[in-house]
Amino acid sequence: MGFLDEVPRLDRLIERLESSEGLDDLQIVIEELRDGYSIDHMLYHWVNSNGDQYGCGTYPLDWVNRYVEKGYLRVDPVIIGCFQRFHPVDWKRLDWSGKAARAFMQDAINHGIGNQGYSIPIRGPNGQFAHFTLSHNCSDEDWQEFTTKNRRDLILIAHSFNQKALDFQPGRTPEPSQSLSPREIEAMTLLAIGYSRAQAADTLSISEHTLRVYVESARHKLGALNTTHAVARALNRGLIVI
Amino acid sequence: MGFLDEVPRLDRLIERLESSEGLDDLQIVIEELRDGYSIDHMLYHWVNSNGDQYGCGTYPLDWVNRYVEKGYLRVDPVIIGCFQRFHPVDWKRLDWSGKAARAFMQDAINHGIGNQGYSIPIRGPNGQFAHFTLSHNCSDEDWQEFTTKNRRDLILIAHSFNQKALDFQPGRTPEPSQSLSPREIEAMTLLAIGYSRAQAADTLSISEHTLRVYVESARHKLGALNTTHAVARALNRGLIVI
DNA sequence: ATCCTACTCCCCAAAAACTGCGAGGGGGCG
DNA sequence: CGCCCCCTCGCAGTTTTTGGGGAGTAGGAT
Repeated sequence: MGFLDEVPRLDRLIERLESSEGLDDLQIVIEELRDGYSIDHMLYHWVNSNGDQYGCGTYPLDWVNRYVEKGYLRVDPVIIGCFQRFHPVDWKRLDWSGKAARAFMQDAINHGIGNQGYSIPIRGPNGQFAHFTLSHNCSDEDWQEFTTKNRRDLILIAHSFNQKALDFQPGRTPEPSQSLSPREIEAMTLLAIGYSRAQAADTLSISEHTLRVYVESARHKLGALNTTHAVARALNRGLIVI
Repeated sequence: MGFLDEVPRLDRLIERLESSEGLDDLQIVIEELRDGYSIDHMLYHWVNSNGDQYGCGTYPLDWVNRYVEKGYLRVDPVIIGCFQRFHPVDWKRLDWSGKAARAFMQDAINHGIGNQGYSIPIRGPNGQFAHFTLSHNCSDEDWQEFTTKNRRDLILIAHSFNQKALDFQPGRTPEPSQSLSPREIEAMTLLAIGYSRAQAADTLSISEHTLRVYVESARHKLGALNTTHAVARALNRGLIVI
């Protein structure tokens, strides 16, 4: 039975997923999911804000190692594309125009990754990001049919999988950082959108000295080395939004 | 037939949702969804980065107006809670301890919002955020049963609804920006993690002058007013990750 | 083959940010 | 009531960043 005919029962898959009891178990689950859909590969890949990664899936081990060693995280169009997208995306719709991207794809195919792929971005607070990816070797038409048919189920599986993975790795959700006071938030937000200290102070109708106090205070709370760093951290932690 | 017995067919709901053809249509769809589940209220609520809001749902109009006027966005535990959470959440698990939060809840109930609620956070790139919320008036046990039974379907509906809402409001998704060169990315990343220009230049083993060229170049590409702004934009657009 | 982009280096003066200090009023919470 | 946090304002000297300029090499794209 080919991967186009196979339509596993969603509730059974989800039940199996939700009954998993640890990270090792998730590895088994994802292999079962892969087999259930009769495709080549399935992957859950978490990317931490600082570039740390956690993954589990059916990609060949040497490819995973190569990926990490080569720093492909910064090249991989799947990561880049998913990161700035809302919705699941077929790999064909990603940007493969760069030289590095094409070299990466060739390298991936050489390591047994399929020519087709479908990736579902998953997000959490503070820019936390993961993606759930399927890969296979087949024609464009077949892949189109497969993804169209299974899209909904896959979205649900992706989110359930992410939930489970998070449950088992509580450390990945950073402790909520010290929050900023309303004035500090306003000050940092204005700086983040390009205002100089003088402009920001003017906008808030306070003296520049006062504004500086806020920025300093925020900087200390955030453990930042300078204003730019503080703004970056505040953005990263979702304390301010621009 | 009560809301506990009613289990609408998911595929029909999604089909109806995906066949919608505009924002007005979505309003009708969400009313149909609400009726389909036989609950009091259903709401899709988008919160823009700058505090702008877009919503559609079955909340009473005077409550919606009051919500906007009173600036409840900054008080609403549903917003605050969903914003820092990964997964769907029952309103009972939110933090209602603050004085403002309790006053808000009382006000909401007075305006016909149910005592029970379930909210699904939805996220996009750049901290974009929405939530899909159900509300009803019933006992804790009944609500527990309802949410447990329909959780999966609701997650899928929430994401599909968000996708549709985005399709109809293309302005909400910012156009992808010009990408940065590798050196520019390195430079901006180092600045974003707190390095001074001198330190960053040293780290990259280039002169500070050269580093400045990168930063300037990145700033121009990003249309940023200064370095801090450029770093903020680069982070926001996912061009750099810290 | 040619053009364009990325990468590297240099100068200089003005503007802005950083560091660290001190000080008082208001509000919430135990 | 006292404590702590938030908001507001001030001074001053040092360091850093920020505006533009120009100029050469190398490699990829058309």
